[in-house]
Amino acid sequence: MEEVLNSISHACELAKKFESKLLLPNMAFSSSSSSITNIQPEILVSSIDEVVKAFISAKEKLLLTVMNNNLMGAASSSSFAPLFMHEAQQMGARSFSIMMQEWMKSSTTSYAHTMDQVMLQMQQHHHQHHEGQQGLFDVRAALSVGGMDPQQLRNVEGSSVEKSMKGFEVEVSPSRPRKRKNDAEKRIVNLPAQQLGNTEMPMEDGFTWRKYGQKEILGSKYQRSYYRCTHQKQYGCPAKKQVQKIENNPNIFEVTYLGDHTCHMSSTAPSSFPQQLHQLDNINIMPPFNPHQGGAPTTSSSSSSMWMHSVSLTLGGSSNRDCAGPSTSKYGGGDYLVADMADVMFNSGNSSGNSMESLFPSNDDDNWDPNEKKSS
DNA sequence: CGGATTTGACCCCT
DNA sequence: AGGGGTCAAATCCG
Repeated sequence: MEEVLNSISHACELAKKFESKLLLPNMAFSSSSSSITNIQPEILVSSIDEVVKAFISAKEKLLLTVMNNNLMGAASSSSFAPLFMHEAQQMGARSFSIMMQEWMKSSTTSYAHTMDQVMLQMQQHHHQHHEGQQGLFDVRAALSVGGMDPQQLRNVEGSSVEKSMKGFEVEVSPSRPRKRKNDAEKRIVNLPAQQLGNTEMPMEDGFTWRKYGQKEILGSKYQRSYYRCTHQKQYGCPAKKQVQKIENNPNIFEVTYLGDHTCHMSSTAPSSFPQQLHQLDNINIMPPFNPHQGGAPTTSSSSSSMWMHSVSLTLGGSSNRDCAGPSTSKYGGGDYLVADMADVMFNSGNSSGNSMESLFPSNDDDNWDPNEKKSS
């Protein structure tokens, strides 16, 4: 963590230095005038570059630290996910893939859980925001975009990654919103079973649920379980879900979500990770670092600088909180900051086509632009 | 002891 | 009538 702080303050120092040179007459930028218009643009550019790089590096170290401290191992620790999603959104699929690789290389413990969290949230996002579209979530395509060999990936961590990947290759059923009596809209998602612990449950989705029923379903081998949001009582949150094993693949669950979570709207709602990151002036170095998991990563922060393409000073940017947060439930707390990354990673309506092509239309350049989405 | 789960009964809709 | 969804008392569990 100390290394992170040093990097941040180093970047700030550079920025200050830059500012002072801009403001002071007769300094490095121009020998004749203090007017900014007279400053040689190339010098300006390289100075800005220097500052930007310093911030990028600091941010990268910060994220790596969070990622390693906060996510590894602990099945309930999903508080990194929103931050990760935010970054993924800014990076684009290619950089996302590269980042995953860098992280896998640098990490000695299991990364499967991260994959699960991120992928799951993306899949959910797809359902929330692209209702009715059919799509296939192809993790392998996304990862191999950045040069990672999918076969290799499968073998690295053994079956858990493989399992979760298989789960995400399941086709997303096009949901047909049927108006029910309470007008709740249905979203159906196929999820793989949990890798750790209870495999009779689908993997966590970051929400906390309370089971309120279970039923035999006619013509189905498996029972259906009924869950409602844990905070239904406290905050009147109407979200529900139904979970049922799929007939021909008991490792996959069909999860039907009904109603949206409203518990995060309450001012007294359970809060968690990203709220501190709304604005720069709120930065108060991070909440949930896990002191039990060692210090900052000792890894190749310089070699991985390729994956941080953006310096976004508006960290966070959303105050979304879900019905997660501190909870006694066995579901981990977690935030759900959706990313438009899913847009890139879903190719609509074509389950057999080459998803690489739709991910990255063959351009010679890298095709990333951190601001592209925001400005459109 | 309080919150979560289990499970048979009950309700509602088709 | 019967299937699916929910209730709520009993039970479990940390």
